Amino acid sequence: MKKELEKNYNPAEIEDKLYSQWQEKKYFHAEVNKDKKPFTIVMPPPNITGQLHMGHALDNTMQDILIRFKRMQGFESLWLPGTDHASIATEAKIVEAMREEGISKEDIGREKFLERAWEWKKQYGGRIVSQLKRMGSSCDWDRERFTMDEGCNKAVKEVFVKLYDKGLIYRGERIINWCPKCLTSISDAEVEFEDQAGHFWHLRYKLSDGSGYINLATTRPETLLGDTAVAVNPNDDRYKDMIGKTVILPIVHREIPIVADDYVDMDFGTGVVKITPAHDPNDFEVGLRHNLEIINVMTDDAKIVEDYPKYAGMDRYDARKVIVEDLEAEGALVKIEDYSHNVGTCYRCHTTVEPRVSKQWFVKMKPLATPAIDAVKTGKTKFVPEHFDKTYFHWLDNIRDWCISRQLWWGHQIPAFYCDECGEMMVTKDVSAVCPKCGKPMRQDPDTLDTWFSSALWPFSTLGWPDKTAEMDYFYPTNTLVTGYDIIFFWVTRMIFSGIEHAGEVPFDTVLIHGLVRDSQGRKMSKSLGNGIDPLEVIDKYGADALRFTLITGNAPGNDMRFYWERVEASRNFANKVWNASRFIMMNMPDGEIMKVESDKLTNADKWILSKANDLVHDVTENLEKYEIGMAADKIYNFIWEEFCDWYIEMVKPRLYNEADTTKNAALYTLKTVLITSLKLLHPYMPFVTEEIFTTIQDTEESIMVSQWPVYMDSMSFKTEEVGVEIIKGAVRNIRNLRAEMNVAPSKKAKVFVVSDDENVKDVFTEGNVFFATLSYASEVIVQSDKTGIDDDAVSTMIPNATIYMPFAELVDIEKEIDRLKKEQEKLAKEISRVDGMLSNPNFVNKAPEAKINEEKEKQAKYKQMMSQVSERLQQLSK
RNA sequence: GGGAUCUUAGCUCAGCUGGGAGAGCAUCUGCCUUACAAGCAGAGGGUCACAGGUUCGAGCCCUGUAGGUCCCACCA
Repeated sequence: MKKELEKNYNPAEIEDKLYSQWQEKKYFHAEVNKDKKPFTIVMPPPNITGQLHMGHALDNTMQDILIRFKRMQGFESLWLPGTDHASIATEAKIVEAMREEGISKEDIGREKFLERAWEWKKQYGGRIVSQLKRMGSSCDWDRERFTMDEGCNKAVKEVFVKLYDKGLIYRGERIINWCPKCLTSISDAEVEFEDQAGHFWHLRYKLSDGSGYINLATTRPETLLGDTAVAVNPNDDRYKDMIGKTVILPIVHREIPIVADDYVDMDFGTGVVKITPAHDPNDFEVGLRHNLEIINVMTDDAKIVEDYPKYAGMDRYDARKVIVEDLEAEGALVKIEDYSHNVGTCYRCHTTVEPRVSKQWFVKMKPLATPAIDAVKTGKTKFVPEHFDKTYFHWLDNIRDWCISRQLWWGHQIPAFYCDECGEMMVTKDVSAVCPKCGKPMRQDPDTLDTWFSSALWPFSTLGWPDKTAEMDYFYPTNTLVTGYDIIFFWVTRMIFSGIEHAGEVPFDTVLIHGLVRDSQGRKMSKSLGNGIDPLEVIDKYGADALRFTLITGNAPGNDMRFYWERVEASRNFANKVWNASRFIMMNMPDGEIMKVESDKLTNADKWILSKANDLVHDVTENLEKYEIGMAADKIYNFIWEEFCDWYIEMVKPRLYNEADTTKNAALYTLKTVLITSLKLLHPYMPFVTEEIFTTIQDTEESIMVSQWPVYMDSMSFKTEEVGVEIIKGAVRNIRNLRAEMNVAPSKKAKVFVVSDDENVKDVFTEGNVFFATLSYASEVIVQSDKTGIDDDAVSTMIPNATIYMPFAELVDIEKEIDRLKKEQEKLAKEISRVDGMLSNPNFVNKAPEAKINEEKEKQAKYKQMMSQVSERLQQLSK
């Protein structure tokens, strides 16, 4: 009993079913297999707090396409999935949930808090994973990892201790970025700058010796509480005499020195800068150079400290207002200007970051950055598109030490221990430590590591490192990393230097960068704008295949794209087209097997489509290997829809409907062969619909996803037949054009005469007679060498080396016919003069490649020949 | 301030190493032709931002200009 397909493709009915079948059969699972070459992708682990958004959808579609392609090509393909603990984001969520219950972190303590966090992870961490599955992602879920699981923790400790021992991790009191809302330090990369409208407060500080005053301007008057100097440029003549003197700090009435420092720009403002080492990175540097006192004036939630009773407990912005008032009262305020400036904000909560001096752990970056730069310079790792390497170089060239400690509980706790007794410190992989000096139990550093510290190890920690595992040996280095340009700094750079440093090799050979999915107006999709489109909604409405196809077509690597429902609809239509073409073929299939057909039994049309499919295999494979995913998709789309459906299937219908046709089996064989090839090429893009058709048409359980990727074969290349069929296609197009122009209904058939004295052309039309007749709505096709039997008032059209006539006596308007031919004549004349010009240009003939010259010569001959046909016809008509 | 990138049909975008401008959507005209109206057949529509240059030949390479987007940067 033949299986059948329903009239319309209904993704919802089959997607879940197919996905669970794939999983049951372990198709996604990869093992160390010395008989095969490995191909490995590690998934950028989504946050456990996350919900699937368009960015994930795009990212995962690209990875799945590559993995499915390579798997079919016979590679042992591992796509290793996992999730990220996302310390700040997760901790914030849990704290928020607790606040609703009326409790704080401190109320329950670290241990209980972590219990809650793990509980939370258990409950919600799987959500994003099940969403990824709906995309059709063929990840090896047996190897799913979590950045805070035991293995990752082991890797983190190993790396920390190793870098500490090498002196590449150190602890120190530095100025760092502090988020007063998240209550933790954050790294430079985690600060987002935004332009904010503010003010410039011009202040007047009196010189202590009463000899005058000095004017300066600031955007942050409240930090004045912590000023420990005023700085001028050493070459500034205006202030030369004041260097070394002191001024009285208004409000605080502290005496602070005037120092000279190159950092000060003479041309900016008054050329005088107030120096607050504790709350400004530049001032901190100046402070170091001049040995200035560091006075912290703010608490960790950015309120003024108790040392200043009048302002104590005030938020930094409230304090600003009051301080400005007080300055004015003291006569120290000169004027206020509007001023917009760059303000650093926390990338998580967008609270203005407070630079702050505090004791933190850092990774020394220079020694790690250098080999990472070299790796890309020497091509061990390459970016696609290439220009992203500039971004990468620029970042690493200017890298500063990486602040890795976070004042959070959810994360990898820093493996450093302190002795409260004698102050001894120790860094160890052990879970506890005893003071080597005084034998007392040591206290572990309460801080945790930056989330990116563990993500940086992802490509090898997930393969079992630091243990020497077979996986590590086989799958590492991985092949392609797919990610958005927005996390090159956070993640890609750090994986590269970590891979080199710890695993001894770059973690991947290619970094494939994609852009953002924006809304239809080009805006970033965001929660606050409410313009985000839920991929799951798209899947529900149109199917995962349609979503996937939409996301990877019409877009070049690294570029942003806009999301349009219309495009999803178009993709869904394409899936339906494939579905229906398959349905058509199945309807016509015999109950028994289709016999393989040798090439001498194939018609020109068969050879034409087989040859085209063969070329497609070559092109698509090449495109995919060059990461031109969208380009390959376009080619598949065009081939299936235009060449296969609109041309070949239509060509073949008369053969299928005629039981007496001796080439019917050849047609069926070709239909099926080309369909299967197309399905395979399309499978990485549209896994579900291709699988459903593939297994149905073959009546098999064997999945297309483990079938063999098609290979280009010389024996399937039929260039002569291709040319022949293209000639007929040209004739068909001309005839359809004519008929449309003349408003002839398709139901009105006409005789078609092909007149040519070229034997090849005549053979082509004779061989293709049957399908040519159908496609050109001919009642009969007569191929002959002269005009015998053709009325003068027939309509005509020219193709190279042949003129085609259709007797439409009652419809023909001779005048119009002449006009049309004259237009054709003009067109040809233009072409001829273009080609003549080219070929008579000695520079062209001398310098252009021979192939190009021959090409033009052929065109010239063709046009001239057609020109003579047109002229001849015109002569006949004007008689 | 530095850098990247974009400017191509009404809209959104492709266009790989330079060799006669493409797609989808939209518009217009015919078609329910027994796989598909989620379809078929046709049509219209572009000084490829602008100005130079290299070249036999430039949407593509070089220089500059204008506009947009993004990233980086310690000017208080």
